Amino acid sequence: MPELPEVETIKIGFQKRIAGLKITKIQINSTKSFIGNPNSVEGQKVLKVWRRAKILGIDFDKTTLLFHLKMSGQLVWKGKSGKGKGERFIGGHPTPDMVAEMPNKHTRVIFYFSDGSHLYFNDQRKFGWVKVSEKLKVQSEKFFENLGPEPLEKTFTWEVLKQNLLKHKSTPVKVAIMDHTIVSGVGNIYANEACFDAKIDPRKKVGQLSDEEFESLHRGVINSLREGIKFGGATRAHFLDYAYVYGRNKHPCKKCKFEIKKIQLGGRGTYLCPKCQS
DNA sequence: TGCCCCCTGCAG
DNA sequence: CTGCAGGGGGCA
Repeated sequence: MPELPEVETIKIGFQKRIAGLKITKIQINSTKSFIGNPNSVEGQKVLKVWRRAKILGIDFDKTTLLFHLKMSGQLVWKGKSGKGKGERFIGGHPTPDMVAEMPNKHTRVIFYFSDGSHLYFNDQRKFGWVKVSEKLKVQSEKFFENLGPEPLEKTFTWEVLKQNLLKHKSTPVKVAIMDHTIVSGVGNIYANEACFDAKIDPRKKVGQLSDEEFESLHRGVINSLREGIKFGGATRAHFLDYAYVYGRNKHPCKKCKFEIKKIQLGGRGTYLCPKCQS
């Protein structure tokens, strides 16, 4: 997925494009991808678009649509008439789908809007989902339980990060940063980038960090997420031009020219500059 | 804390 | 063919 910056980019894009529009019909191509009753959303007007961690929410009068894009989910909105006429707004995974016709074989759900625009939920691997929830019960959805602080909000201070991290002293720093009970919304790309920004070896155990390192890690998380949002999310084709370490195995470090190394950590591909992050 | 799994497709 | 992919739930 689409991590926090990608979902945030979608949220911002949707706020101005679909707010106020009415959903006339929902077409479900893959039942696995859609949870709940589409009838309770059809005919309803979009009131608000929001994000929590990596989940996107679209509020209606009494119901909310929740989206989790997981690994390969993608949202494509195509304007037809009215605002954003003929425009195409894409957020999510950068597959060849982005330039493909809509719908295509990965289109799992289609939302039709009252102005003739369409929203396509594409998901190659079918890990993602759309869920209809009662607006009043959204907060008690299980995936919102135990979520750590939103990294771009004021509640996320370095002291809070330190406190949460220290519950997992023997965990490698990068693995801990991806733990949503510690800080929410940081996935594999930005965890790698955050460690690089903080000049911390991703393998270093949380219990070994100094206060100075907790602070730089805190800054690193925020910096890398902000950069991602500024960039419009990692959805953009030239993402590798932006990343310092992610996906750059054997490439020269952008800061010191040393060769970027790829290792496995917590089962995930992990990239580091052995020189900058030692 | 560390696997395995969900699923599909692509690179090597 | 094998391994890997930006997520994360469930299981020991």
